[in-house]
Amino acid sequence: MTTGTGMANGTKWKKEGIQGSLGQQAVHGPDKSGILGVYSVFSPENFERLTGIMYKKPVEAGSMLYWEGDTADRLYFLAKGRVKVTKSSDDGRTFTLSLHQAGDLFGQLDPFQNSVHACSAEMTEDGEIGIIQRKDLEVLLWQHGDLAIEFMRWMGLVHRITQTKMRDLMMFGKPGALCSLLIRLSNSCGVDQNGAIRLDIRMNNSEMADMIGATRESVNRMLNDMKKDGVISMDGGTITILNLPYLRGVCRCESCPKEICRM
Amino acid sequence: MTTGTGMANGTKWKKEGIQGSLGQQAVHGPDKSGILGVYSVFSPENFERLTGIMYKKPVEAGSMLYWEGDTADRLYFLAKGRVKVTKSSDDGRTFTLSLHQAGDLFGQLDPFQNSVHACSAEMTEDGEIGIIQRKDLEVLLWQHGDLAIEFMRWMGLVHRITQTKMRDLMMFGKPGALCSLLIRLSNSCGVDQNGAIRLDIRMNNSEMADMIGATRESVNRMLNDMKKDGVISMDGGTITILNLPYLRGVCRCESCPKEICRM
DNA sequence: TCGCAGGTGTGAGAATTGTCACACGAGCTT
DNA sequence: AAGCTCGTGTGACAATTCTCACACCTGCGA
Repeated sequence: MTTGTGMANGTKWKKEGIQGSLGQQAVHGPDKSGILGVYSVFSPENFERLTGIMYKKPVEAGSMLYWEGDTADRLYFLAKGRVKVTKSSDDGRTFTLSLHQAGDLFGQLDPFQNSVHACSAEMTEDGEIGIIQRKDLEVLLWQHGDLAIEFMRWMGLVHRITQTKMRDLMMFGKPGALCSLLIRLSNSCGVDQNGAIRLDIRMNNSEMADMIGATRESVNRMLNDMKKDGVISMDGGTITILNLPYLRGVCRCESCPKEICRM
Repeated sequence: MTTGTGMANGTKWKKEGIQGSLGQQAVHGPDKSGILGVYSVFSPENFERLTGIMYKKPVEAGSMLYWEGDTADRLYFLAKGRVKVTKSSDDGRTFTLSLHQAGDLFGQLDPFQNSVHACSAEMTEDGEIGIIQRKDLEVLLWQHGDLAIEFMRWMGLVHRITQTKMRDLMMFGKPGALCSLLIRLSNSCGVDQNGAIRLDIRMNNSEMADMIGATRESVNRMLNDMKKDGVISMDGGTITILNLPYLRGVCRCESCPKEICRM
């Protein structure tokens, strides 16, 4: 539907996003705005360089950017829309590794010549992506030392997101994993609702289950328990967090930066 | 003991390691040797550049390279010895994120100015490390585009190791996690023993438990089951893998490259 | 040679989480 | 209105995994 030039939802990108980070140069501001992703790492100049080698493309909800087994020779910049990166096992179960949204850069880069993707990436909302060819990126990194450094920082950030996620998923049971998920979602797409935080994303119990390696039923029970205790509330598919400290307690939140604690 | 110039165990480093990868230039050879780590990613020239900015230092077993909360402004190259990277929770449990050995580069790099370590790193054997200051590294990356590219590849590799580990730990129960651990250990420090693979590392049940987020007792029972079934054998603290395909089956091994499937 | 520390081995029971089965309601189509 | 799909809600039970308790071994130092 709104694939082409429509900017109903992702307007922030071209305008506020880039200009918003003009003042802070390459490093995060403590609580700059809701915009994370690329803007918190790359300087405007280097982000311009990256956009310079992108092939832009509108993509519809439901289409796959890549499948497990496809050759991995590109990165993806998500200008608008949302993407789910999943790994599936032979017995039909799937595990959701990450959720990306406007402003995120993702993909797989490893040192192997004929590398193939270990995961699949699916658009979950209509949007627009920029494709960066690995070769083009390498030329750019070669030419611009400062970009190379920022790129390294970005990769470090991405790795740390994965590591902290692993901690949260492994160490405090399924309730801990679910609370971590809610906190991360609140950092990724939370909207302040006079004190409470409404998660600006729709997902059903199964989808949440796939993100924490649990079953739909378990997620359902845990969510209902938290509803009963006034920790969260739900109306029509979206969750609102009423008691963030409680969630933090369950997964022993260590108050890491928002750029790290996200999906 | 053998900290200084002694090379009893890590001799491969200076000589064979570097020269061994001379022919293949920056990319892995399918089954070159037991040497993974840095040599499978960096060209000899760039590895030389990295060693050029290292501060070498002998380190004794048991000493900590860094603690959670220390400022993270360095990388570590492990010339000799072994290192365990752990995350601990307030209730005293610890989770082992990775095990490093001679030839590995590790540490934490993220985009934040005053970044602190999320984990601790402990030497588990006497050895020697090279410390790389973040600033020095950035200068080097700035100057040498080809190094920057290889460095990016290295970071991509490290991230993928973490991601595949997460899959293995989450998707196939504790038995799957344990079998994955054994396979990874076999790739990291396995020695061929006419058909079987002896793991050239000593670790007790508790240590293995911390690597897969299980209890000592569970690990003990699982190992004994596998001993009974002839999948592994144990003598005096070291494990020998007799039936690798069985292990692969339990954790649905997808036969990813050895450089990825490691601790 | 005694006691102790550190590690392994194992049983019993509890807690956690998954599995299966089915009910219910909303929205949609025919 | 009937039938369908999709998602939620929930009970009963099973499987997995943890917890606690204790026995036993080995090596080591007093």
